[in-house]
Amino acid sequence: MSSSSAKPPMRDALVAAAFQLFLERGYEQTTVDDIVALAGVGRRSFFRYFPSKEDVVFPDHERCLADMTAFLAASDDGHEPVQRVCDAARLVLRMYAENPTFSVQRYRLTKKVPGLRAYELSVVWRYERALAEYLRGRFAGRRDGTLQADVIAAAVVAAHNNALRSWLRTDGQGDASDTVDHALGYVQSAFGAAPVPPAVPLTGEQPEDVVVIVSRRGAPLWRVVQEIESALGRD
Amino acid sequence: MSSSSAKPPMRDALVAAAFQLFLERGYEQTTVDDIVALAGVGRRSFFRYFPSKEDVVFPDHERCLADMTAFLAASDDGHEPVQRVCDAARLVLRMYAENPTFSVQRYRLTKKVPGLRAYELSVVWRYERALAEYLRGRFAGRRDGTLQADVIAAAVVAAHNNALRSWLRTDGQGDASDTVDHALGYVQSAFGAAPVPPAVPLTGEQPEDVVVIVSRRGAPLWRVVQEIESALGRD
DNA sequence: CCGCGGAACTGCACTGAGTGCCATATGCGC
DNA sequence: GCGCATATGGCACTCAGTGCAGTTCCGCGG
Repeated sequence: MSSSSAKPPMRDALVAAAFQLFLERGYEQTTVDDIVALAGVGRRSFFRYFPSKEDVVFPDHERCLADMTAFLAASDDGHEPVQRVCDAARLVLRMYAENPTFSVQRYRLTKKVPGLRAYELSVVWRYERALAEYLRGRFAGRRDGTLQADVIAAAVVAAHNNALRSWLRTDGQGDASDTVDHALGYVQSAFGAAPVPPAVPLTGEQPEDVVVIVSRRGAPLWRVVQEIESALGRD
Repeated sequence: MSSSSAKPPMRDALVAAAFQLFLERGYEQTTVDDIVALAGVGRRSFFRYFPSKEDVVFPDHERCLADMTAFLAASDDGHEPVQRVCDAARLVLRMYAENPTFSVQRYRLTKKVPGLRAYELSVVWRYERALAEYLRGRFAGRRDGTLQADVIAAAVVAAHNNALRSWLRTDGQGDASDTVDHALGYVQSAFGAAPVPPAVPLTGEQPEDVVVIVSRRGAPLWRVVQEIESALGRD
C-alpha cells in the first residue's frame, strides 16, 4: 500500500478520453495527440503514465498482476497447488467483473484490433508465467515438474479465458463466477488433486476390467475424479 | 505449392543481413536502414517482404502455420482428435529442427528482447487457435466442447513449447522429437487419447445419496468424467 | 512575504518504424 | 521497336516513443 495507493486524476482522465475516442472513431484512427488534446494535457504526460499507447487500454493489469504475485507468494504448503492457481486466476476475473461495462468495451476493442490482441497476449502471458512459476516451486521434487507446471498453468489460463470471453460476449450479464468456476472445475478434474475428506472407493469382487466407485451425490466433480484416478491406480 | 514455392533470393539475403547485425550489435540497436544497407537493397523492399521489423526474425512461421492448417483440414473422423493436434504440433517442432543453429540463435534473441517475445506470443497464439478451431469442430456435439478444445489446445502448445525450449537450451543437441514426444504424452495421458468403447453408468437401488458408476479400467479420464456427469444428472 | 527546492507538467526537437505514391528497371510476348 | 506486368528504388509523410530543457505549482523554512 505504499507505492500506488494515491490515484492521480490525470491518469483516469487520460483513460476516459482515450476510450471515448477509441469507441467513436476506432483505436488506430486515434492518435496520442488526439487523446491528450481531448484530455487537455501535454503529450509528454501521456507517456509518463503509460509506457505505450496500448497500455492505456489495460490500465489496471499491472496492479492485478502484482496482486496475483502477492497472493501466490502468500501461499503455504497447506494450499493444494492446482486449487491455488485456480483461485489466483479468479483474482483476474474479479478485476474484470468490477467494471463490467468497461470490460465489455475493451473486449470489443481487442477483438477488432490485431495490435491490441497481440498486446493482450503479452499481458496474459505474464499471468501465465506467474502461475507457472508458482507451480514449478510447488512441484520442485516431482518428475517432469516444470512440464506439469507449464501445462497446468496454460490450461488454467485457457479455461479462465474461455469462461471470461463467453461472459464478455453476453455483455457482462449473469454471474461471471459461475462460468469460471465451471471452466476451472474441468481443469481440476483433468489434473485434479485435492486435500479432501475422501469419498470411498470400493473395489469389490468384480470382473477384472471394471471398477466400482461409490461417491456422494452432490460431491464436487473433481473430488469424484480424484477417487476414480486412485481407484484406477493412476498416478 | 502454388503460392510461395519460388524463393526470392532477396528475402534470404535480408534475413541473413538482419541476423548478422542482430547477433553482433543487438536487435534494438539495429535499424532497418542498417539491414538494407548491408543487404544492398532499398529500404522499401524490406517492408515488401516483411510487414514489420519483427517478422524478419520469424521468416518461416507463416508457411508453417499454413502447413499446420492444411494438415488439420486433411483430417477425417478416423483420427483421434487429441492425437491429431499433437501430431500437428510436431510439425512446428520439425520446422525448428530443420535449422538447429538458426533456431538456437533466434531463441537467444527472443529470450533477451521483450519486443520479440511479445511478437513470438502472437505467432504461437495463431498456432494455438488453429489447434483449438480444429478441436472445436471435432468436439462439436460434446458438452463443454469449446472449453475442452481451448484447454487441450493450450495444454498441447504449452507442452510442446516446454520441450522445445529445453531442447533449444541444449544448443540443439540431442533428439528434439524424444523430448516433445514425452511432453505430449503427458498431455495425452491427462486428456485421454484413445477411442474407447463407452462406459456404462449403472444406477441401481442404492441409498439415495450415492451413485454407482462402472467404467472400463484404462478408459480415458475424460470419458469417465462424462459418464459421471451424466450419471449425476448434471447439465 | 519571500525565496527555495522538488515534483509534476509542458514544449520541442529528434529517432525510427511503417506507408503511399511515383519513378525506374527488368523481363517477356508480340 | 512497343506494350505490359512485375520487381525494385527513392522520397516524403505520419505517428509512436524519447531526451532534454523550461515552466508552473506547492509546501516549507526563513
